[in-house]
Amino acid sequence: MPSPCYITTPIYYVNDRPHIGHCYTTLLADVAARFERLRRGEPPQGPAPGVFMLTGTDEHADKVVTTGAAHGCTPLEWSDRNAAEFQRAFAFMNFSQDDFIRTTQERHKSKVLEYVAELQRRGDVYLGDYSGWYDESQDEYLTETVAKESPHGPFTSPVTGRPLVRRSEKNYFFRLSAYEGRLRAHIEGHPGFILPEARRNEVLGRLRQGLQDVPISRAITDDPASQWGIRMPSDPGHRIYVWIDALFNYLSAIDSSARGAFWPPRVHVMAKDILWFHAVIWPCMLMALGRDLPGCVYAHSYWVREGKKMSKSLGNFVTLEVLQAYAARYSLDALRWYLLTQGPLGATDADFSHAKFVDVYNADLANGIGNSASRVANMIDKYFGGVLPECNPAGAKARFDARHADLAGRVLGALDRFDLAACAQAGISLVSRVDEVISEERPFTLAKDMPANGARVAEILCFAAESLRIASVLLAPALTSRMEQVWRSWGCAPGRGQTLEVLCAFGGPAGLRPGARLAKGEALFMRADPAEAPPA
RNA sequence: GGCGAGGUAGCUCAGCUGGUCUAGAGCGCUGGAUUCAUAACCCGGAGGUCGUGGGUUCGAGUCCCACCCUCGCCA
Repeated sequence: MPSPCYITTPIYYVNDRPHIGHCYTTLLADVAARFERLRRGEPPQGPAPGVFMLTGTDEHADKVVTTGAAHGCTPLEWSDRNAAEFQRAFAFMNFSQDDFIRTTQERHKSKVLEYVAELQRRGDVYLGDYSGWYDESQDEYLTETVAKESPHGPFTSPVTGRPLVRRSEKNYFFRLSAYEGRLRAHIEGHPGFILPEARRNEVLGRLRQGLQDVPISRAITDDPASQWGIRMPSDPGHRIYVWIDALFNYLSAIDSSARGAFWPPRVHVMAKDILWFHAVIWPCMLMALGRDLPGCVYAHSYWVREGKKMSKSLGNFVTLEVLQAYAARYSLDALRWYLLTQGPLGATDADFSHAKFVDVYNADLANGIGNSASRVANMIDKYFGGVLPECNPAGAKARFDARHADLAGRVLGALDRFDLAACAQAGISLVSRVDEVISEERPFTLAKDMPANGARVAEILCFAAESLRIASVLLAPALTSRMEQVWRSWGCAPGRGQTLEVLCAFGGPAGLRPGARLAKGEALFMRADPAEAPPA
């Protein structure tokens, strides 16, 4: 039995409006979680005893206070409202998270106090002086690089162009530097710890320059915004820096007797901008706490839109509303498919382009699984009254094995590398094989003389139907609702306890049986017109 | 400025330690075949001096050097 599998997304900044970035990252975690449930023979939607998927919101930023106030809300009211937006967006995307954690929840705050106190007890926290470039117009410190490369000239505010000031303050620091050697050894000894490889190289490169201790608190002032957050244990004049607070969500959410066995995470999924926190600071904090490290920190790249970087100034974000418009026209499954298979899973950015969306939709879904399921069901209906005929099982299986021996093993191998696009592609390659065999063997021609050819036609169609059943299993983590539609029409929904290996065994325990009724059902994905304008 | 990744068919990309690469896939384009199917599917074809210039080698997208260009990371 595989060990418990814990998969996380970042917790999202609650002031943001949900957009393609949040949805993509969470989709990756969702698809991985669904494959992991399949691997264990657990229900795909969760909750499942062996798989736990977590997402949530990060709510202790100063700007939550100011933006909330601007809307006449307390910070908590504002957070409630926006966290609900994320939950609605994720429900719309049909994500299967087992929990949604918010950093303002008591269960989180109390745990964070324990963790920080533990770091202090172990001697990894001390009071020191922080100094950096401060943007008075924005009330925030900037990093050296950001300060130097401001569009308005070196050491000016990137927003207002006003000169930055050098400022210092007392902060509590975490002894990050003490863990540099152990961290480097861990990264070097575990090639899969930071993925993709390009990202791993970046971290190793930066690590060569050495690690400095990091502040984990901010001073509290008269400004109400500075009072928002979790107080430093034993020092009410400080609050825990929001980044540190946020990272602890991965632990606080499952640090209980009921959930504790899920630690450590199988994978933390995120976009590349927050890799450093997850690949360096977080593991070192875990080492300091004596906790096991996550198996993998996976940092995907960015979506761009129609070849252009998405930015506030261009106002060209792929918003939730855009995603909903695509789902309304092409189906949510189609949207999930496009994001999953064409997204920036690797180290390079990916383009959200309407033309490409339609291409991929037609190629994989309408002309692929949709058409293939339709032609196979139609022939079984026409030649066998909609009932799967008896046939020589070895003959049917031979056509399958020609390309797809050990399919489940290969898919699980791809899953272990977090190559989710390859996992999804496995189902499509089965569909191609079905189309190829039908064209080569021409059951529709043979069927003109059923007395002579009936046995062969039966064999071909048994091969085709059983292959498509297996394809439907492999495609289900992405195409959640349409594959369930196939299962209803064909009466072949995976049963509890049937693992991916069993489900992918041709003619195995989960296989279609002679006599099974295979209804034609509704078309899965209607062909799309490439000339049609993008949805609003 | 420091470190790193990459430049391969119209597009998106595979090509790990040099020789089945006289260079591949998918999409697009094109010819054919076919009619079970959602004008779908199947087969074939055209398209690349593998960023540029040198070099190492019996042999180089694949190694070395220089140059050009793009991109990423710098708490």
